[in-house]
Amino acid sequence: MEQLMILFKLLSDETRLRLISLLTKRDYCVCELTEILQLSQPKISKHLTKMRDYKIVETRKVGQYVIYSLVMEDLVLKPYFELIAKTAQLEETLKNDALRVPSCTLDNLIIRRNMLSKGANDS
Amino acid sequence: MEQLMILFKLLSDETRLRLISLLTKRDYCVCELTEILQLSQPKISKHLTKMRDYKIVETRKVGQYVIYSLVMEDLVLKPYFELIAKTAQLEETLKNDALRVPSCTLDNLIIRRNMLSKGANDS
DNA sequence: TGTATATATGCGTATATAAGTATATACTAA
DNA sequence: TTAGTATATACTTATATACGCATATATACA
Repeated sequence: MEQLMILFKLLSDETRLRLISLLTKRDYCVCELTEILQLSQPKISKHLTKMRDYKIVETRKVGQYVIYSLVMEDLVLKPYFELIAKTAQLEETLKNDALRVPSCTLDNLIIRRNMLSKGANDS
Repeated sequence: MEQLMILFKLLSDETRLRLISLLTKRDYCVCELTEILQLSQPKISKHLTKMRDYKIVETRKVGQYVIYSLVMEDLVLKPYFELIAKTAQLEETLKNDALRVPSCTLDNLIIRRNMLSKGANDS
C-alpha cells in the first residue's frame, strides 16, 4: 500500500512524470534530462533524488556522470512503468519530450559544448 | 498530461486509493463506503466529491442514496483502473477492504439498523 | 408535519512540498 | 594544482491540501 501510494504521489508531479516516462525507454544522466526537459539542474536533481529516496529509481556513477534508471525488479512497480510507456503516446508533452531526445544525448551535448568553446577561442 | 497527473494525484491518497480500488469491482453508495473503510462520513464524502470534480468518478441518485462509480469510458484512465484491480491483490489493506465488503452492503446496513432500533424499543 | 437518515460543505489548522537562488561537493583534464 | 563541468543540497517562501468538527440540505417514513 505504502509503496503504491508513494508511486502515485511521485507520478503526480509533472516534472517527475516526464522523467519517469523518459526512463521507461532508456537510462539517462542528469545533464541529459536537464537538456531534454529544459528545466533548471537543481530542479531535475531534486526530483531525481526524491525518487531515489523512495526506491523508484536507482543510480550508478560513471566518471563524473550519475546515470539514473527505473527500478524494474519490483513486481508492483513494473506493470505501472510499462503502462506509462504505452500511455505516453497519447500525451502531447510526453511525446514531445521523446522527440527531443536524439539531439540531447550526452555525445551531442559534449560536441556542442566543444564547438561553442572553440568558437569562443577563435574570436 | 493534465489528466494523467490528476489521476495520479488522486491515487496518491490512501483513502482515495482504497475507494477507487473498491469501485473497480462494483458501484457503492456513500454509506457503504463509510462502513467498509470505517472512516468518518465527511471524510469519505469530501474525497468522493473531489474525485467527481476531476471526472474520475461519476454519480447517480437513487432515492436518498448517491451511487458512485468509476468513469470507465476514458481510454487513458481505464487501463489504470484495471491495473489497480489486479495490483490490489498484492496489497494487504486493499485485500482486507474487499473482505469487509459482504457485511457492509446497503441491505445489511439497513437490517442491522432495524434490529438495533427494535432492540432499543424492547428494552 | 415532524423526525431520522444520507450526503455535502464551510471553516480553521496543521502539514507537506515545489520552486528559486546560492553554494557545496565530486570528478576531469590541462 | 587549477579551472571547468556534473551533481547535490541548504534555505526561504509560496501554495496546496487533508483533517476534524459543526452544520446545512435533501430525502424518506411514521
